[in-house]
Amino acid sequence: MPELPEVETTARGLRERIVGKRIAEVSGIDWPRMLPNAAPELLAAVLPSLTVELVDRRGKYLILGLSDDRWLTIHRKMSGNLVFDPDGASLLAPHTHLVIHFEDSSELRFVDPRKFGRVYLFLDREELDRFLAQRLGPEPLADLTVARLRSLVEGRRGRLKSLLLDQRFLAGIGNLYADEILWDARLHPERSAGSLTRPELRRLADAIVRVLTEAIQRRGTSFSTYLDASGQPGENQSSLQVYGRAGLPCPRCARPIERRVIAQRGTWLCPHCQRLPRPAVP
DNA sequence: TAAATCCTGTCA
DNA sequence: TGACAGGATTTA
Repeated sequence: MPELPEVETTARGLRERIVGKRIAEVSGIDWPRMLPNAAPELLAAVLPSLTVELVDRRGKYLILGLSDDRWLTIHRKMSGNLVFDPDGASLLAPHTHLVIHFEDSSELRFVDPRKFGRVYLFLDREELDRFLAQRLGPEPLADLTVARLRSLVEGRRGRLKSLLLDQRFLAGIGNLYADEILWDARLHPERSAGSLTRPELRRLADAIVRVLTEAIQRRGTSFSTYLDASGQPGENQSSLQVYGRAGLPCPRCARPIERRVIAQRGTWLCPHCQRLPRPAVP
């Protein structure tokens, strides 16, 4: 569920709340599959007494940098939320699978109904970097120029929608923002990536940066379940142009938005604004 | 390139 | 009751 803007919003919220805090203990681990690279006992043994030194984001991964070069990395997948409780006094939400207790009795809780979310422990920075480098392409909000985008697209086959969803192409874009970006760029999701002209690449680069930046400014999209670190929903849902809006008028041309399945994902588009070019006749 | 898989909740 | 969900990996 959370994509780059939601993870970024959470990282910012957590940064101001937990940096400098010392971990007292961890509890509530009731779903060991959540921890693909560390046994629950290892987490419980390693984390206490460590201090949170930084909170960061890479793609859709949230990164907690701890003292002693320990790293905790969380991917929320479809339904995970990280909730900070300033005094650890509120009731545990249903589907809480991990609680990190700080020494001042505040808590960071991982709540994830669908249990797709994953928490990784890395024992040094190199291990973390190797893990991320294996899975993620560049950050879309770090100097995405047309030239850069063209070199990324070069040699990639496949359709724009699946390319945008590929985390090794660009890190952090998911189904909702892929549709918003393609609408903004006036590009059809089934357009083959290699066929983009220079002006089209320009539009795509601009759309990627604009859509993600504005979504961050609105603190993310709460389409159904996303909440930020303080339990607040985002505000971007009222700014969606196509996602989830089948039958409603396209904000650009007023013709109805369509829903289709493309790349095995629900896909919303304006078939008028986002036309496929006519195939060349040989 | 597509389908199956991991899960639970919600909505039509 | 069944379809669907903001993800990503594994398998065919």
